Amino acid sequence: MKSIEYQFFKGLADPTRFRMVTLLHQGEMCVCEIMNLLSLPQSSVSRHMGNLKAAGLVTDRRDGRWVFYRLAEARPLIDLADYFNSLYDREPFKGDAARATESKAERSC
Amino acid sequence: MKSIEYQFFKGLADPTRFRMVTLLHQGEMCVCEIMNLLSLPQSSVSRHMGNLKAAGLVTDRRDGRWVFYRLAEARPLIDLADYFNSLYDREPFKGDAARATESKAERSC
DNA sequence: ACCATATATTCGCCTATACGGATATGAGGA
DNA sequence: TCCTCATATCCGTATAGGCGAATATATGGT
Repeated sequence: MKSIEYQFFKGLADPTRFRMVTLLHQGEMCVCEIMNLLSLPQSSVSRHMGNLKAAGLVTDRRDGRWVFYRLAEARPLIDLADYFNSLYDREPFKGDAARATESKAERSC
Repeated sequence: MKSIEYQFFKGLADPTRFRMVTLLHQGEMCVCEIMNLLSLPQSSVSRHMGNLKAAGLVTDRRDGRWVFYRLAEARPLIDLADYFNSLYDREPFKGDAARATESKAERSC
């Protein structure tokens, strides 16, 4: 739960990456497999997998010349409500929540 | 579960919208409240709320001159694994999965 | 009808980011 | 070492999308 950030959502906010993540539910795959399966140039696959790795959505493992990607073990998103509640102890969400509580008292609308 | 698309993630893939969604966990708010709480121009708030509505993340309700936004009731994301599994009966995920199964048989890497 | 208030939409500008070809890096085999 | 294959990174280009000011729309009050 601790590790998700908004970067997590950003990772899934691209149709190609979204498709890749869905594909990886079948198990780990190397870049060349993904290339062939999705008919994409190698640079695109490598770049997107880098993004997904940075977003914490996948991990990689090198085996000889191949790099295999798989979905990250710790699947962080189980309950969005819990997740958003967990944000309230850090900024800017903490301050936002405090001001919202104040403003509710004297709301004009 | 049926209604989420990748648009859902896109809605959360912007820091300002992410902050707004977090804020709305405190209950429904009108545009002017959000403006004041987050110190954002009115056009930004309205535009982002429109995006969130299109993404299925919030619903709106007009009351006189005010429009109140709240988080969508049906919070679709409970288990990402279930979610992604549910994608396999439509394209392009269906075809991707089929080809992946084939290719696993004769994988060269 | 007119005005004030709340929200939505339009506009030009600007930054982020996706794209695919080309090149660089890294690993194994001869 | 040299070659090949797999992957990562760089580059210029194109597009998506965020921004805030200005304008348009909608609602209620006088």
